[in-house]
Amino acid sequence: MSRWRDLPSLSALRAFDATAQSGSFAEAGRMLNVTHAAVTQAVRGLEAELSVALVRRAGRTVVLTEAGERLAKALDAGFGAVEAGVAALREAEARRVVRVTTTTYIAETYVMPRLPGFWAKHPGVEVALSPSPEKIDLGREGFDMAIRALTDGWVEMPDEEIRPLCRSRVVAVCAPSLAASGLAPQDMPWVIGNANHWELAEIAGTGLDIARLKRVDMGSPHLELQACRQGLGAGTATEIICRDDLEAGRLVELPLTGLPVVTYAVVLPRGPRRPAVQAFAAWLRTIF
Amino acid sequence: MSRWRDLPSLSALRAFDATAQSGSFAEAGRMLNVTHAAVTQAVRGLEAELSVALVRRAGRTVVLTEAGERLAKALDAGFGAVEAGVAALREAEARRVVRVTTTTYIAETYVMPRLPGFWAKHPGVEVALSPSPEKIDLGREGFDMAIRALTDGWVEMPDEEIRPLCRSRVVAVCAPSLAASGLAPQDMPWVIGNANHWELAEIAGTGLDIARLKRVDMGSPHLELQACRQGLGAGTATEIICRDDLEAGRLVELPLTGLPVVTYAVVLPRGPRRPAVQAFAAWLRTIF
DNA sequence: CGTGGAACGAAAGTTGGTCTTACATGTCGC
DNA sequence: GCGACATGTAAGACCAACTTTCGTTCCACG
Repeated sequence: MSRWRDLPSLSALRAFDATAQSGSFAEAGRMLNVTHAAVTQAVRGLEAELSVALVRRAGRTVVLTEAGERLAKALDAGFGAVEAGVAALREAEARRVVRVTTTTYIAETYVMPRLPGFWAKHPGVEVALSPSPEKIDLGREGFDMAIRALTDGWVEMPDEEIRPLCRSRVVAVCAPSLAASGLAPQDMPWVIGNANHWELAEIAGTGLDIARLKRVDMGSPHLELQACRQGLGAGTATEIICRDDLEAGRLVELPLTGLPVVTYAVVLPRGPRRPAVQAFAAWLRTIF
Repeated sequence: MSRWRDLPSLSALRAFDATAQSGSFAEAGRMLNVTHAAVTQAVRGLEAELSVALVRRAGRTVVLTEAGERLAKALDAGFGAVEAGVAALREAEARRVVRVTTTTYIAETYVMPRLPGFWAKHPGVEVALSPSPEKIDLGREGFDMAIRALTDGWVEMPDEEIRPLCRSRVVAVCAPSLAASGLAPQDMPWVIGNANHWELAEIAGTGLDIARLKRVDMGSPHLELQACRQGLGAGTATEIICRDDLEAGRLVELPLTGLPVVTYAVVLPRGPRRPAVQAFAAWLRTIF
């Protein structure tokens, strides 16, 4: 109820502490980035408030009185603890990993391969990419950011900031060999996880009959694209993910319409952001 | 060289500490005698400076994050030490005795007998009267004040404040019986310490021949006056000291001229003053 | 001895951090 | 649904803290 009730001004205490440490008003001023006059005023005020002489001014030099000596000791310990606490916090925050959650395949197929480029610029910053269920409370779960593929019509939550990275069409692709086989898309095998309702919904939008589709479940997004390249079946992906494969002729696009366009975006919880988080988010923009 | 170099604003840390203790911005504001808005702003600023979320705002309540918890712990210890140090100092100062030095007889013969009156008003304040050599550095020796008899022409030192109490003539006195003996002052025995150059100088001012004086050395001022009363010899004193004796007829004044007039004064070191010192100095004015 | 450098002292002026004010929003208990 | 009580935000006010300026003292050095 009253810890602060009758405590002298903290800045005055700080000025005295600096004076005690340096043994000089001028030097204390330098430590605190203020003028000597500011320090003398503060110490004077402190002495007045406590009704005790804390320093003895002997000409050009300043020495602590016995009372000042005792107070200085207590302040040194106290402020030292405060300083240590803040320093420890800063230290811990600086070396904490950047935790990124993602609900799409973009991380594994696009971000991860480029991570070395980030580490080259920011050595020492640990980044943890972790796949997570779609809807997640970033702050609550301790994540620093999310990379999400937003379909049109998304709305920003009040406690989240969304920074769009790029827009990319969802395309259906398959190996050139499979395309050359003459099979219609409806008759091709499709590399799609059984549990992936989102991707199934995408394909349904093209008019294909999902129920009649022959599906191949690879278990992992990264393997899926690999499977497509090897001709095991057709699949969907965003253009940006398979751009290289398309250009290199490892994959070709199937002429399906009705596939959506998604916006890749980084989602950051509102509030203070660590430099490492800021850096990673900024770097993400550069690679898209 | 750099303890304070990169420390957040102390008032922000204080605001956060209060918030952590009370678990509420509003309550913290009450503790610090500020509005809740001031606290929220301070905590927000602190979070921004440290780039760390310290509290989680969940509707109407506020809970600390893990980082906040750790910082709060450190701050609690740190500020606690500061607070304890200040409190200890205040405590020690409050119960420290008031040390008064005096170079004259006034203390023993006038102040001491009236001390009970001071203690009646200010119980618990210890007062130490101590006789000391004439010139003394109050601050250096740890005295709170001096009671001195100043001869005219005194000048105030730069680091001392002089508060005149009263002016009093120096008078030569003796017992009525001695006065009735018919002896001239020059032929009377004089109760004067051999080492007391000041008093000897006083008498020399009256034209008496000190060298031819028959002197009685009692060793203590208090005994000297007593010796005069008992007729052992004549002596000098200020009027205020022997007023009662003169009125009661225990002493009579010798018709000597050329004796000085002194100003009793309390001398206080400049700078902060404890309440007890202030009180004693104020009380001194009331008894003169 | 005087001259320059470096420290403290005092007073007046200025500024920016801190606080208040005012209003909006959100949550809980009834 | 309403009142009580919490937090959020913005804009302006205020005052403590700081700078500036000038003076003084002390010491080192040629």
